[in-house]
Amino acid sequence: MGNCLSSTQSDSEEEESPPPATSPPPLTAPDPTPTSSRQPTRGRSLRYYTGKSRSSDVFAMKPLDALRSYATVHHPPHSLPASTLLMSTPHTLAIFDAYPKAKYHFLVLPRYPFPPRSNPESRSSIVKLDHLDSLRTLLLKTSADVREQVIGALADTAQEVEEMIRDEMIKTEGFEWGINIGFHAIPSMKHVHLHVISEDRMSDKLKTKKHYNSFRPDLGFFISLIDVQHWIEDGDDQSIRQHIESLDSAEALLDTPLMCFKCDEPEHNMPSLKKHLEKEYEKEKKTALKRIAERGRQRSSDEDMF
DNA sequence: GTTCTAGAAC
DNA sequence: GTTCTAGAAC
Repeated sequence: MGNCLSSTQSDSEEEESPPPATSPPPLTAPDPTPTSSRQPTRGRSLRYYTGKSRSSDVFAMKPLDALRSYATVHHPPHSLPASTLLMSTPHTLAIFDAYPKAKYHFLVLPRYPFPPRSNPESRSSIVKLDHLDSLRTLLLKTSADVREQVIGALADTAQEVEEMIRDEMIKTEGFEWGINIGFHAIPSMKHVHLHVISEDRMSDKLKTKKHYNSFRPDLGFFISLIDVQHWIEDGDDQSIRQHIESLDSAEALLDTPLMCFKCDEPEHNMPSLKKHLEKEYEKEKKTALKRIAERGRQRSSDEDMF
């Protein structure tokens, strides 16, 4: 499975070299994890190319297996195109969602082996591959220590991705808006993955009620990372099992009638919902830019006072 | 996960 | 008549 990925790798590729001194710094603040192999991304948009998807045309594979293929490559920056890979760490990958449901939409997944063989501290994976199938298997089949390590690694990378998105929002739009981080209750692709998605939900790829409802942060199908962290922090195996079992009934939530998750206004169909979301976004942008302008003035007068 | 398309909704 | 959705096929 992973072979088809490495076989596409060019023989002429060299080991990663640091960017030249004249090269601009990475997109975000200094990398907190020195082993991170995040690529220099300055000048590279976090937005998506218009047109066809990137990952599926590069690798001939079944879409449902794509994440696992990515998760098992030995050297992500060499094996995955920059249009697929946002960043990698020894424990995780962050990739562009091939069918983004918002202006910014990334997936964070644990690599396998976890930690990778290249880590001298640990020569073999502390978690079995099939225990990384889904959030369910991760929480139910691994020890408290292992699930905390995997969720913790996902959370660290998600936070980094969130910061990269925020930087890009400021750079391109002049303001920041909401970002949601969470799992789907019933995922359709194998290999546990965390969604990091901006709250605008403005995308050509957002087409159906199920698409929309699956990312509603208030519905119950989208399970926030914070909730899962609480489950594993204060829960014993029994209570975690109950949380996981409650996910089984989440499928019906996808049929919930369309309504704006920001203002609760019902919408008749997807085209009207999408227009409404655009209005919400424009309204938020206007308010935010106005507040930033005011705060700027206010802040300088505050500084005079103190 | 997506694409395609029949038939429901308007 | 056109727009839109939902389910089959992949």
